[in-house]
Amino acid sequence: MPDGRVTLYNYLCILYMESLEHSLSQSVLEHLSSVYGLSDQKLEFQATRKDFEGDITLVLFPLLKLTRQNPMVLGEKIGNHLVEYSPFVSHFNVVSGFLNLTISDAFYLSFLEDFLKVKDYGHIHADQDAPTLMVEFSSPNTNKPLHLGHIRNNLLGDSVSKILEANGNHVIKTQIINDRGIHICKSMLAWQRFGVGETPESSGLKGDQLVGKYYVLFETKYREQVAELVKQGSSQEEAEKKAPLLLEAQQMLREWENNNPEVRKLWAQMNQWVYDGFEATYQKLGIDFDSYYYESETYLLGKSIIQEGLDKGVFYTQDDGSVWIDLTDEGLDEKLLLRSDGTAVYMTQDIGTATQRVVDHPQVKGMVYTVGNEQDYHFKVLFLVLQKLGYSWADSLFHLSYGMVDLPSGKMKSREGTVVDADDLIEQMKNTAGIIAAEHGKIDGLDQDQRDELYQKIGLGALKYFILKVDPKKRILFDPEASVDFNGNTGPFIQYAYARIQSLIRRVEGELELHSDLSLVDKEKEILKHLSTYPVLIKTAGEQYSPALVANYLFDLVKLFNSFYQNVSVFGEEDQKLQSLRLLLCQAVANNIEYASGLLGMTLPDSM
RNA sequence: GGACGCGUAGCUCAGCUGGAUAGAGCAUCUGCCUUCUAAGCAGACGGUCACAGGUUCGAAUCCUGUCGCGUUCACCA
Repeated sequence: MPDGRVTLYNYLCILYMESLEHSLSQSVLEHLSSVYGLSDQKLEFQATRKDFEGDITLVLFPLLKLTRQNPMVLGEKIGNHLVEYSPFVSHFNVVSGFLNLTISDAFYLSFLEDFLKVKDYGHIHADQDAPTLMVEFSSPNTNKPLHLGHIRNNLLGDSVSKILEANGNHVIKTQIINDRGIHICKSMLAWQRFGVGETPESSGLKGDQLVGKYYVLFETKYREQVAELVKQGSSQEEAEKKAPLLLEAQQMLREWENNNPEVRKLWAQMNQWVYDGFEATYQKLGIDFDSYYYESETYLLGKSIIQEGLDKGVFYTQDDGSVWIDLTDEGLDEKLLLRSDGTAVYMTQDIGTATQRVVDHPQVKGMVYTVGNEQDYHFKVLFLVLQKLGYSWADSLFHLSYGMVDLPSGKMKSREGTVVDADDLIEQMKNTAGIIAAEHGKIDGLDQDQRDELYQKIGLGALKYFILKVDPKKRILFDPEASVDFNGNTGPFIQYAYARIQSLIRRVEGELELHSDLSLVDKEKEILKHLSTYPVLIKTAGEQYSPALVANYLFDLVKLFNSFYQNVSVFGEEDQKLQSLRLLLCQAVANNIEYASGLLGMTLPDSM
């Protein structure tokens, strides 16, 4: 069956597949089998190119050898058969090896009727027996605020969660918070040393920003100490190792591990500040989580699983007592799972966390990890290990790997201060939205609160769309100076189209009725064809974990709509039937923009 | 060096389970606000799909090799 084709150019194969009760395919196959004795032949349908007449095209080339016919004859035969037996094929033509079929207007109209009737058309509602998936994303460190890289991570994870839900899964959104380790101690130490008494309340800073400030301060002071030591004759390397501040931070980490109550208390306090700060950022992004895992609670997990693996003979022990897995058969290396002193490594912890999650949520059938592509290798190993341990859910693990977000100046480096802060960026997008709206004079009659709300929607819409429209695995070049465009292939472009439709619909009085005897113009057909591909879009986006597909679909839809809208007067039409049709079409487009935008986490203003 | 990913218009990106003349947005240029919101529409300009082979009726798409960019190969996380 044709499947997975979601571009504008391939919508029709889906149209026929999803909606025609006796599909063209079947009809063609009947013909082929009765005349040529072929069965189970795979048929290749595609959307008809604009330059040719027709809606959907059957590619004849693959059938030529099998039927020993020339394309012209075969095309004529199949075409005639379809016109005779399929109620939706009105006529056809054959050009070289392509059979172009024209679908009747009645089919499109009945599709429109269906589309309007169903809420979230194309989405599958998860029933009780539906599978449950966990999606992990965000997963920040607790020593500094979220930055642009986290934004990509969060938006991807959130959107993929929504796409998986639309595919009929239950989704549990979760994260693993890196709340322990030397980096946390650095912030704690700097605060203790240089800022005791300062709190988010007293400083007016968000908690994460406050803690981040001390992390940076630590680095600054530490650099100073290193420089001083070098001046006194130490080598750079030596100095970096024995700078007093670093030694103190390491000491603090040991005390943390030994459960020193004071250190633990400070740690809990500062982490809480950070969590409050993160929460505010998530809220602004419109993102939330269903569960949280903390490294401080999971980093000891996994050791018992290692023993289990040893018993099963999946792992092996070296002379020094360290535990390994041999993945050379899979084309990878040997990988350490437990240190010789018996302590856990990163991998051990991830194995533990994964199994713990299934213990906590026994219904989980699979997991998605939203983590940057620098960890591709790590996850390849992790998944193999879990599979070799024989867990039933281990075959449904997916690493949602994404490329870095680069700045024009290169990589983001926190030490060099070239990080784009998430809160700043959101604020900046909002301001830009305000400036542009003011330029267009579209803020008259709105009070301050309404303006803020509108700018928030537009600014965030621009940001989300900008990030999500790019294939996750590709790197993104982000220029904060040029900011994000609001014209063309952007979030505001989508939002604007939606707002215009809402404005149209506000003028409608009474019920609209769809008449089945109307004939459609090309633009209307184009739009309906596009809408008809939505169910397969959802399916494919789910299979590929790709919000980018949804974004591109949306953009194509809005372009089609604008072209229609600009060239047809909805209310200027005398004919009531035609007017109703056009308004209903607008309504359908608006509905679909809502569904698809929802999958990207983009909210839509009713006017802008 | 091994592994993985990427390379399509000046820029940012679609298209990739092989199909007709490779598509958008931005930028540049030409038109369109006296009927529904011009954050819009219509059009022009712009290509050796990194390069070279191979597979076949047909390759941006699949295979092999080369080049360029990136990531990764710790008893770090």
